[in-house]
Amino acid sequence: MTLGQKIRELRERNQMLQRELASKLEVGDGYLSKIERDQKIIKREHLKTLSTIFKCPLKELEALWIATKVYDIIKYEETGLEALRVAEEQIKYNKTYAKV
Amino acid sequence: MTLGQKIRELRERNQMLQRELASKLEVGDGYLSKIERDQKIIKREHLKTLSTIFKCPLKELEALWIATKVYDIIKYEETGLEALRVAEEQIKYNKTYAKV
DNA sequence: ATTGACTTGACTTAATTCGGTCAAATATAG
DNA sequence: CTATATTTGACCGAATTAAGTCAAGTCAAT
Repeated sequence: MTLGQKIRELRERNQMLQRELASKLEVGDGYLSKIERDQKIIKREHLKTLSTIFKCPLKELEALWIATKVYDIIKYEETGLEALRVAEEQIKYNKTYAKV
Repeated sequence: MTLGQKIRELRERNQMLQRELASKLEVGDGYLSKIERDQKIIKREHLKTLSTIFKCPLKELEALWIATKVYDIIKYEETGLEALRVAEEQIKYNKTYAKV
């Protein structure tokens, strides 16, 4: 599940048109279309609005938002999955020995 | 292990000064210092040079390079680890149903 | 206290990404 | 065929990041 898919799902479940949701977010509908197709990534602040409109936990949207950014980096990389594991190691290591 | 740590390790194992390695890479030594401390991220092409100089597999350096980029995104995120898992899911999904 | 190796902070310029818009093209439904 | 919804490509200015440099500062050993 990508962020775009999630947004589309939420919108459709609420029988809302792209035009309607776009106007609530104060963006053009062409832009929203791209967001739902993960061709563009939404501004982070918009997540709050989405969370309110659809009564969806903000944390969940944020995790998807970050994941999309990460995915954009590794999607064309052969060593993508390995890199993910290394990054995970790094974050775990740094949690343990966090420099205050 | 971060990319910076790796580079330092390789350099020291070869008893090379920052100044020497920097000149091989054709950058200033102040810059190399930052790279070894992961304050800056090296240009991707430099990895080839490093791989040649130190006889170190390019793939390994590349995985570290990508991991550092990913880590930069998630390091301050509460949901960082969860986001990694979501991204992993996305890449796996997309490998399976890859649109040619 | 001088040297040599390294670190740091402030700065710069060029390139890239962000956050969109708009009009034309394409489904889809009636 | 017409209307409505969505998608796409080209484009845009603003903001951010990349890729460094340089000089001053630190730190250890002599």
